[in-house]
Amino acid sequence: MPERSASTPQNGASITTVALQAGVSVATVSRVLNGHAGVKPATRDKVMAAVNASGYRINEMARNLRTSESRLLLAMVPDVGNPFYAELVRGIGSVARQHGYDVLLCDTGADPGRERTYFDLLRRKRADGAICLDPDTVQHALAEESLDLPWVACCEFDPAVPVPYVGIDNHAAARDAVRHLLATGHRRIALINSDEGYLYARQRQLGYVDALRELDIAINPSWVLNVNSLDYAAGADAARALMAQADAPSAIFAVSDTLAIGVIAGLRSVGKRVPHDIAVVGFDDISLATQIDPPLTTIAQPMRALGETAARLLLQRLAQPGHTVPGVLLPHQLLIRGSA
Amino acid sequence: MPERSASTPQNGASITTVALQAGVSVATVSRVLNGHAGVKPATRDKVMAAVNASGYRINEMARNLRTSESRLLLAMVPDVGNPFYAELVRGIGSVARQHGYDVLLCDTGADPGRERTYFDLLRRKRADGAICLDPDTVQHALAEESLDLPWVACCEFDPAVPVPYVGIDNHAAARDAVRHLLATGHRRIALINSDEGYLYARQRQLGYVDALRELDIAINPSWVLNVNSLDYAAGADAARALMAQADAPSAIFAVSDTLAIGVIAGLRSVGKRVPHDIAVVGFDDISLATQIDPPLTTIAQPMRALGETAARLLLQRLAQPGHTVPGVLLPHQLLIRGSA
DNA sequence: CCTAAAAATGTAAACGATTACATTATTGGT
DNA sequence: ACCAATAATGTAATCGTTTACATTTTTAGG
Repeated sequence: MPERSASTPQNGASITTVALQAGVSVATVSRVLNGHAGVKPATRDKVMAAVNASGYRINEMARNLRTSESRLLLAMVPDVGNPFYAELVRGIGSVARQHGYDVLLCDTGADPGRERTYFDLLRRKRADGAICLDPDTVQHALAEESLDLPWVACCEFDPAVPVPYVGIDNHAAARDAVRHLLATGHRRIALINSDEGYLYARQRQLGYVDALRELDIAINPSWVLNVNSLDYAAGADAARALMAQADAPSAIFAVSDTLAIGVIAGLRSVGKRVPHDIAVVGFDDISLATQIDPPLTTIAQPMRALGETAARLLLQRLAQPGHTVPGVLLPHQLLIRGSA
Repeated sequence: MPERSASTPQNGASITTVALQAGVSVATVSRVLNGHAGVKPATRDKVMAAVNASGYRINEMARNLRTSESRLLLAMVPDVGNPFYAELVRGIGSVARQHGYDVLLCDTGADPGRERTYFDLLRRKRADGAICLDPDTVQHALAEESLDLPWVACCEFDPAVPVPYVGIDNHAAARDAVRHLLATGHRRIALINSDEGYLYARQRQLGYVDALRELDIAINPSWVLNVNSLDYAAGADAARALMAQADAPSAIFAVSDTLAIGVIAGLRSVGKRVPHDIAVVGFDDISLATQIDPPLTTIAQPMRALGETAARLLLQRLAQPGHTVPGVLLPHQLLIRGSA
């Protein structure tokens, strides 16, 4: 039977309590707590003793108000459930924490309306800055008054909008994916893309088109599908729709691994084997990609680094409000595995 | 060329600004903003007009200090990358948001040390309460002074510790899984469990043991593996280790779908087919479970509801600090699909 | 009209830290 | 021993709200 410690250092202790107990002023306590120079060692010890004795913990609300920074970073992601975004969030969190920030996670569910709401968290000083992985914000960035708010775009960005960003060259990446399919002899290549609201979707579509153009292959519009979700089911449905056509493709490029995995499942459900009957290429290289059957050929994004960089850009922007922070492109890589 | 709106309602506006502009006192502004009764409609309108004109947004830091609540909930999860936890987080977030709270996400990486640190966020008033999905906290709960901190346990809990919890009956759930394997004729059943540091792991192990005991089947210790990570690779490695034994099992029960999916990949890598050569049962029913080949037989946990309930319990505890909040068990369900 | 009660608004003290600036101790050079 | 310079500490304003309490205005009954 664990008994409550007799000397329970109970809460309710404020900096004043500590100051009293240590026989110094609150200013001195504050100085000790923040590691300021110019405090006599003896005094410092007295203060620390009082701190320990009272079980005092700083009240960050008070500190935040006074210093007018929340030390919170807002991460707006369309869907935490997606492994790709999950990994980004980890990258963001790791850098944030290293710099004494915590992360406020907001799942926008790709709901255009909700993003606006979340942006208000900045205006209300709930967070110091935001990292936005969502399309709508970027889209309406110009129209909105949100341009002078401290945020950065991650993965979904428009170089024309004067907002710091980090991402990859989506056009080139998609082109590389399709080129690989072409190189392996495919000519009937379908594209399963996410909603055209996403800039990256439009860029990847361009990459797809350009790769085909290079070989003078005509685009078949019925092989270009846009789905409004990146989950497995969406991929499976799209694959079935594709195969239901009289003139079905021989390869499918899906703009996300989750979609691609759904595609493989969908193909299986209609009796098609990958890569024997149909080749599949994904995008992202989530950890799952190597675990499925067949292992997924995909375009790897440096997910962790994307998140980390986004956080760093934001912190940089916060530290130097005036300076313009550059846009950053990280490299992608085609990983050839079993599915194509 | 989008020009900056001429009437940019710039920041720097405080409640005093608004009060001045509306010709009322700050108290009145505050009352209007918080929707208190007893403000003359005409006054309310004046205030709202001033608010709109000035582009004023409340400063939540100040409000938080004054009301001494941060309106932040801490979610401590071992790994956001795991779809199971990701779904829980969504459940938590949705209920939190409904009640005007935001969620501070902390990925503990199952690092025992880090959890302690995160608990300090409560003491420093950074968050009002915490939802803990991690083992170590629960373990040391009694030893620590954290017992009177406002937190609840989710999925990983000890009924003996006087802390509100929500979870499932892990013992029964594991037993159900193994019983299914037994019912389909298997007698050589392996268990791939997570680290024994997790209470749920010990409970599920008990379920496994009891199910075998019911049929007087002896436990083969070399068929019980504990892995220290729930990711795919851990499952694959464990499966290979199992099959490398001279006396290999005919069925594998893995305590998480991610493990189970890794198991299937691992088996494939050594030339074993599921379910033909080996049956596999997972745990959780993540959305991926239906997408892989073969679809995964698993124990479904109501993930979303678990997260939602956890948040509700916590809010309840915050609202009524005195009252004891009950522990809640949610139902699980065996879903028989292709893998076993 | 007057007045008491009710309704609306205002005043000012918190909340708990940080930090200019003012004050007091300490040091070392003569 | 004294003084100036320097180091250490203290005082009090401040951040932007909320809210108890005081004050003023309005209402309605006579």
